[in-house]
Amino acid sequence: MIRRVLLGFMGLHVLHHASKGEITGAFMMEELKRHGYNVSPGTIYPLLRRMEEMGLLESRWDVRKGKRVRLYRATSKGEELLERAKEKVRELCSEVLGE
Amino acid sequence: MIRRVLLGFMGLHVLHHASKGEITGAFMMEELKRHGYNVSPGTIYPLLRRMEEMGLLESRWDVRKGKRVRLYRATSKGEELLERAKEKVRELCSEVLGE
DNA sequence: CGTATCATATCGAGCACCGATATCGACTTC
DNA sequence: GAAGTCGATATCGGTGCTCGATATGATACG
Repeated sequence: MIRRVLLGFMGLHVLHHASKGEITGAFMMEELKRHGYNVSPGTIYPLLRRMEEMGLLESRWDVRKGKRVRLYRATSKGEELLERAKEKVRELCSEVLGE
Repeated sequence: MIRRVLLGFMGLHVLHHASKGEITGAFMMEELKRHGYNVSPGTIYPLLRRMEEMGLLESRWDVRKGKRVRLYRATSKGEELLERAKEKVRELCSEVLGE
């Protein structure tokens, strides 16, 4: 039940970080674990690729600490979506939290 | 993408309203439409029953405006979950919105 | 080389969502 | 009181997402 909330937020979380700098799949898994959730690789990697296909992210290969990593960054389309989504989140939050 | 956020919130939204008074499936569909989303009956009704099975909601039959309706109300377990979920939402929101 | 390591990718199973359709009960009309 | 209408609720097959285990692939090290 609570988990579904997180899964819903996941894409926004990705966009948020990807709009501030380049991110990797492993980083996002770490980041989500910080919030107390285990998101499996089978969830995060397909998500990133879907988001790239949607034109929300763009990626390039790099090597870091001897490992080949794919770095994702938000596209302008992704940032626009993030803004619209934030608006929606504020609305939903104020409904459930505020009042 | 944005839709998934709403779907994640849906359960909380239900709990929120169901903790303030009795709700029906039709009411929740209306309520979600207010936020600009169409959630189909095939989504909301199974959700309500799952939540009842989980012990988050309890229901009774009634008749309103000549129609037989099932009225749901949050259980104490449901309200506890709502509180914990709100905490989580605040955390996720401040991460994505604030900063 | 050969191997260890770790990020990324894939796979089968299970479950949630969709929207179209069915069911079901209460009111209305005759 | 039987038939018809209306709207809320329930169900169903198809599709897509998530899981976690496993595979792939590139790099560094000995």
